[in-house]
Amino acid sequence: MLYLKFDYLRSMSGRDLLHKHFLKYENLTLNELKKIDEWYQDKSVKKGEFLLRAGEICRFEGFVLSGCFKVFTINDKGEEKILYFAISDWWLMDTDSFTNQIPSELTMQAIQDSTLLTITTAKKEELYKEVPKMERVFRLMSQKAVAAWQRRLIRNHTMSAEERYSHFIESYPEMAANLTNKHIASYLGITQEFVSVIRKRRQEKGS
Amino acid sequence: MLYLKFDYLRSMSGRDLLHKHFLKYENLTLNELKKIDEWYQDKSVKKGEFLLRAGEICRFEGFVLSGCFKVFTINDKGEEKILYFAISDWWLMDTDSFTNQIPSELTMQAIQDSTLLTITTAKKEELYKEVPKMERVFRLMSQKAVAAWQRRLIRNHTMSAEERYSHFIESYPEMAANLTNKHIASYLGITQEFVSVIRKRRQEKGS
DNA sequence: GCTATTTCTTAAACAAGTTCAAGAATTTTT
DNA sequence: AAAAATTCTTGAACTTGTTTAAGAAATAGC
Repeated sequence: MLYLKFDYLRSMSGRDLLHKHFLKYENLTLNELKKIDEWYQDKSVKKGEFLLRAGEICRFEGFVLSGCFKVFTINDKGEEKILYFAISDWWLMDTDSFTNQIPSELTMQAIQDSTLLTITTAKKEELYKEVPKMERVFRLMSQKAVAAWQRRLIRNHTMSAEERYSHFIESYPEMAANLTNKHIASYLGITQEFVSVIRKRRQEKGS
Repeated sequence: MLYLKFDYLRSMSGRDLLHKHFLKYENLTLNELKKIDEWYQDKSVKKGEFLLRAGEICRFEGFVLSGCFKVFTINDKGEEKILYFAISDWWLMDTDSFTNQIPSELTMQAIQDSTLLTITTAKKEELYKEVPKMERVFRLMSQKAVAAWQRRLIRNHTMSAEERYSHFIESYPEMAANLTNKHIASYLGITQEFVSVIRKRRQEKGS
């Protein structure tokens, strides 16, 4: 009984997070939010589990509630290049693969025990039909994402590795806190060894 | 009279290009397309003219019909970093500044005499209201753009400057044909001098 | 059509970041 | 709690791309 109540509460707070997220973009009625809830499904995954592997077709879109995922590409040598990390309140999706049902170039893996809400391609289409406002919500979300990717590219072209490292851990402290240097290196597009050098330099400066 | 007819034809083909562009994303009726046309305005600019300067609020969205634009940031030393080029059938927009009416970080300048269709922020909102399908059109467009920016970032992290140069001129030959080395260098995030070195290397290989 | 300006090329010295290697520290597995 | 695996650090040699400079080629302005 206690377990049930606890589980219920935890589940609710996940939905609340999703509602709050959507309400940033558009005024949705309680009724619409309730309808939206029905399309999303709870899921929990263990550290190390894959949500999607390159080559598969992405049949879901995920909204992270807790934990952390890495989204990356793998080259011929088996090396990972991390595109982004997804923690609470972030989306996990390969838009291209999900929207057009084509094989994904991306791999998604939990790097901590995690929980998320998911929706399938088919249900997402139904959602747009049932709650047309969601077209607008996701349009605004995507447009914001475009701007963010553009800024990241500019940072890559204008900042040194050390500046990018500092920018990352200052902009996303809670994300950085749980990541290994190897992960951060891969995300920044530099080597693990050079991250070590950067960290040492920063320590010397700081003291 | 001849002039008028010619101008009329040129104008029509611009609208046709816009229609074709939208129809890639959603089935729009002739009626809807006709309505859409009314919101867009023709504009032509001379080489060197600015459509937007960093710090200004972006009050328009542009669809390029002919010519070429560069979209870039300027750092404290006055150096340009080109984010992208826009030729025929490409969009010119600072989504963040346009959607949220905040000062832009980007500058947009014609690098050839160009023509385009433009729409203001207010009219764009009316357009969404009058033709709700356009929410979907721009959602799909933005999602596609996100995937493209992600791929560009990955290329920057995985390819050498020479590979990126080759990829660019092979992927966008008509764009590259009219660009200076300086422009391409800025777009790729390398120096003009190194582009010269790359070109020489490629010539030697090729012969 | 000539001048001024910008762009392009080349080379040498330099800086930023990589690679390779090996030992220390941490985390994971059993 | 020990063993195994992964991650982190450090340093030396190396590669990729930058900076500076100066002359050649191409463009733009008048």
